[in-house]
Amino acid sequence: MHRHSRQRKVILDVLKRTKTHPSADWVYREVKKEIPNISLGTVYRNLKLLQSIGEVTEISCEGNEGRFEGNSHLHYHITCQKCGQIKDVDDIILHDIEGKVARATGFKITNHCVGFAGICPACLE
Amino acid sequence: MHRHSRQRKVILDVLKRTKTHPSADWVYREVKKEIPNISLGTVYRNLKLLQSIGEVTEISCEGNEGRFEGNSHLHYHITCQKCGQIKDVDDIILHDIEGKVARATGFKITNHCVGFAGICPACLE
DNA sequence: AATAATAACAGGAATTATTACTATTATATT
DNA sequence: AATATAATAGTAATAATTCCTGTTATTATT
Ligand SMILES: [Mn+2]
Ligand SMILES: [Mn+2]
Ligand SMILES: [Zn+2]
Ligand SMILES: [Zn+2]
Repeated sequence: MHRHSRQRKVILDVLKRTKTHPSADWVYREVKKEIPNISLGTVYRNLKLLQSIGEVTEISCEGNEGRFEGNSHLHYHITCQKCGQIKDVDDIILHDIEGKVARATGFKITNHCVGFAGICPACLE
Repeated sequence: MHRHSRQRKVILDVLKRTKTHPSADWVYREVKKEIPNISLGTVYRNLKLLQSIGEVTEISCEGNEGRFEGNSHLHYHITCQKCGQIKDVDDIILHDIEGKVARATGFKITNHCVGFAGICPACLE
């Protein structure tokens, strides 16, 4: 069973309170302010565990591997190829696409992801 | 300007003739059968160059980073979480989604990707 | 409250994928 | 043929992630 550790709690808190989509290392440095001797392995271990219980999501589109967020509701992402920021795209959800692809491929589909790449308004100036 | 090298040609040939979505290392081992002393760095360098001229695409959804294909027409992918195979999903293309997201976000969008994960028919047995 | 079992930890080593470096070779141009 | 330099092989370096091991902290049980 899962025990509660201070490390796990702070890692999740850090993720819940940021609106960005940080890397494991950013989380590590952030948690370090509160728990100076936390180890990077602990961050990775907990990010994985928190994912397995649905508290944390890892983004997986458009070269954004290794970016995490404490937000498990389905949504997509867009990345600025100039400044690197990753923003949520909340406006659009493709509700029916998994069923469509299931019928077309014969796969049992468990999830899907959609990612966009481009230039953000600020970088367009 | 680009010169023609045997290495580059064979790397592209290998990618064009496979229907899988191989890793750089698989390409390396495959090319090695024809050019035994090719170096892995050459494979990476050429994969990147071939991408830049649109001859090669790197997949970027659902944890499939680092998989390549010699096929640049827009299509999506589905990965079997059990056996790891990556298949093309040719049936569906979201033509209008980039415009929709551009309007919603203010980004200038250059491309998008869609990935599915699930269990393939064979692994469902 | 004390004891016992073990999940979780810190710190460091190991692994893997990718990129960078450098002296040499091959290609295109004159 | 001579020249300029893109591209290469081979190796070293970097970065992200996982693994390992001895120690600590949490929970359940007494
Ligand atoms: Mn998000
Ligand atoms: Mn494909
Ligand atoms: Zn930007
Ligand atoms: Zn399968």
